[in-house]
Amino acid sequence: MGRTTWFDVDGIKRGEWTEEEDRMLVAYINKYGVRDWGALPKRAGLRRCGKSCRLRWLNYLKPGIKKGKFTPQEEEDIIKFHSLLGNRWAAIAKQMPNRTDNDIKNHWNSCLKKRLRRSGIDPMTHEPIKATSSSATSSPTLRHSSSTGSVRLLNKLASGISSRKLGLDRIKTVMISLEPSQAVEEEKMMRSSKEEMIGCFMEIDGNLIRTTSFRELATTATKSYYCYDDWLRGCV
DNA sequence: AACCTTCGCAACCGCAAGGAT
DNA sequence: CATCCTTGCGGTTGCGAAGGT
Repeated sequence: MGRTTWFDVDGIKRGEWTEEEDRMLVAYINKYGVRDWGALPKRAGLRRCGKSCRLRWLNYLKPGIKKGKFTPQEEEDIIKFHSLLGNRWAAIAKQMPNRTDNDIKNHWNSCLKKRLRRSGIDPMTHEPIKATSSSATSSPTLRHSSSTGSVRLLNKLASGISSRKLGLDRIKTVMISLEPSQAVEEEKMMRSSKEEMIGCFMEIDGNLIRTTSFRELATTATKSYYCYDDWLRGCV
C-alpha cells in the first residue's frame, strides 16, 4: 500500500519508500544523528528531499513508535486531549508516548470524529449537537465587546491559539491571575451576556491546557494564568 | 463476480515560526 | 533590521484493502 513512485523535475524521488531506502536512512541516522535534514539525503545516498526523510523518520522509522490499532484507553485519551487542546496534534502526541501526531490525526479524522458525530457529540466543541442550532461552527469567533477585561484577554488568547496566529512558545508574560471567587463572577457575567465560550487556559506541569470554565481554571491550575505580550498589544 | 463505497494510513503540500547570516 | 533557510505543524490527498450491495 502507498503512493505511486515518481520523480520531480530535479530528479527527487517521491512516493512510497522502499525497504532499501528505509535501511539507508536508519543507518545514516544511527551513525550521524538527525542534524540538517536538508543535507541529509545527499549524505545518506538517498534521492529524496529532506522533508520526506524527516517525515519518514519521525512517523515510521524512529525507534519506539507504536503502530497498529489504538486501544480503547488510547481512543479515550485522544478524545479527552482533543477536547482540551483542539486540533493541536503535536501537543496531543506529546501526551501519548510512542504515538505520532500523524497517527493520532489520521485516527481522529478517519474514525473518532465520525464516531462522536454518530453518538450525537459535536467533534469540534465536544458538546451535544443541538438539532436546531445553526451556530455549531468549527472555528470560534470573537464577540466580546461587552466582556470584562479578563474574559476578553483569555478568549483572545484562546482564539489566537486555535487559529495558530500564536504559537504557545510565544506566550511569555503572566498577565492574568484570577482568584476562584473572581473566576466565578467572570463566568457568570459572561454566561449572562450570552457570549460565546471559547475556552480558558491553564498551565499544568509545563503544558498549557484548555479548560471549559473560568471556575475550573481558577481552582485547578497550579500556576498563574498565562497571557501574551506582543500579540496582545496589537489586538487589544 | 463485479462494482461501488468506506476505511486506514503513508506521504505530500503550504504555511508559519525561529534561527542564521 | 531584513532576508534567507530550516524545521515543525496541520490539512489534505492518493491508494490499496476491506466491506457492502
